[in-house]
Amino acid sequence: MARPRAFDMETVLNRATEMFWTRGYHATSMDELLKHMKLSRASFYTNFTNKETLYQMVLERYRNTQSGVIERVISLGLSPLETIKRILTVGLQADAEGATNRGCFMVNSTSEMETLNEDVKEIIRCNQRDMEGLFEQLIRKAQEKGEINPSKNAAVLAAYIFSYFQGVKLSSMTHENVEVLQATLDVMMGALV
Amino acid sequence: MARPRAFDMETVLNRATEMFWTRGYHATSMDELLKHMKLSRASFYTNFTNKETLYQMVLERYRNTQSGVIERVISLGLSPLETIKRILTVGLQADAEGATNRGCFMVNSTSEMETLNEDVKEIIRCNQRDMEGLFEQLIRKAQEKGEINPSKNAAVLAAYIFSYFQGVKLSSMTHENVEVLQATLDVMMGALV
DNA sequence: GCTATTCTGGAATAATCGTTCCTTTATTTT
DNA sequence: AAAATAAAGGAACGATTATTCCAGAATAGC
Repeated sequence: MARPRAFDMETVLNRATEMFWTRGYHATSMDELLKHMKLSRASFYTNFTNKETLYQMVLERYRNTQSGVIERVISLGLSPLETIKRILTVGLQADAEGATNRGCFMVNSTSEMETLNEDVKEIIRCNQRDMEGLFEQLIRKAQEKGEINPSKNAAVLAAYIFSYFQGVKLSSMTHENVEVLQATLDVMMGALV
Repeated sequence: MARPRAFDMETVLNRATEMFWTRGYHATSMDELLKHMKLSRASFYTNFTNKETLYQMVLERYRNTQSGVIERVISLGLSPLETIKRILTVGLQADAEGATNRGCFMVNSTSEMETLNEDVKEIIRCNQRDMEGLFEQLIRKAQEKGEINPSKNAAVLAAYIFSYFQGVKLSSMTHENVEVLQATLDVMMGALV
């Protein structure tokens, strides 16, 4: 009936992600975006509405990818405490590979949050709630199993883990020595037991 | 001889800081900036060269303020470990007061780093080096005093503290419960001993 | 072949960007 | 009063912003 879409949606969304990830929303112009996505202006607007919608779409997609990675770690059937550590380990590796020093897309979005629309803010808040909720749940299980002292406040520990997690991801942008950063993970875990 | 400057430099720089702090560099337009600084276009350009230079000036100034606060904490003569804790405590309080949810100016700048000029990047890298250096020094002293296990790697602990520090400051942007965040500080300190 | 859809490429829009410049008024010191 | 500087306000700059629109070529199924 009609000419099919020539570009691969996944490829194009990945390229858009790279762009927003490294340069943020406001510093990314449509010209740069189109050039990097290898898309004509017309194709872009018919397929993605506008810049704002694309950003939202791409951030949500990043979040889903991360969730998938976490789900897979959980399915490994490790102990609660080991699961926490593994999540952080792969989370750190994921952002390290690929382009250098771009940090974490979600972290960068958070610091740009005030200037983004309400839908994007909701994605970010939702991510924070979910991550802390997951950590809290894992901590409770670990406490039942005796891996973590049951007298400790699970919600506080969860907030602690999440804060640290965001922090290392930010540090990875400036830090030259990656081994040191990975070593901090063990230090962090030491505070849990 | 001549008409003296009417605006107060400190006041105006504080207003500029607020602006860049909450909205970042790229999302802050000159119109908004001038309106918020309560300065005419002409006065602005004769006094501050341009937007880029002002940002640089204001970030450097923020850093100096922070350094001053730290110096004052150090001069209290607390033990090395207590000094570390106090630095983090006041650092957390400093960003909490004033406008809400704006996080930390330096942290926000870091995530926007890739799109800023080399001079600004240098300020950020310098801040990281200095902060980690300070923490490392305090840790070594604490190890000599027996407050911290001497077998632990001081550089790794320093990177750990700094990562956590950046992380909580970021968390403060999304987190509704401030008490929980402050409680994470004790958890973090637990990993040092 | 016909129709429908998507492609590329570029023109054109209106708005906004940072910056420069000019004019007028105000306030200081000599 | 004269000289010097700074203020405010606004016009104007060219560049760039996001977005819309149009023309023509390409490719699918009927």
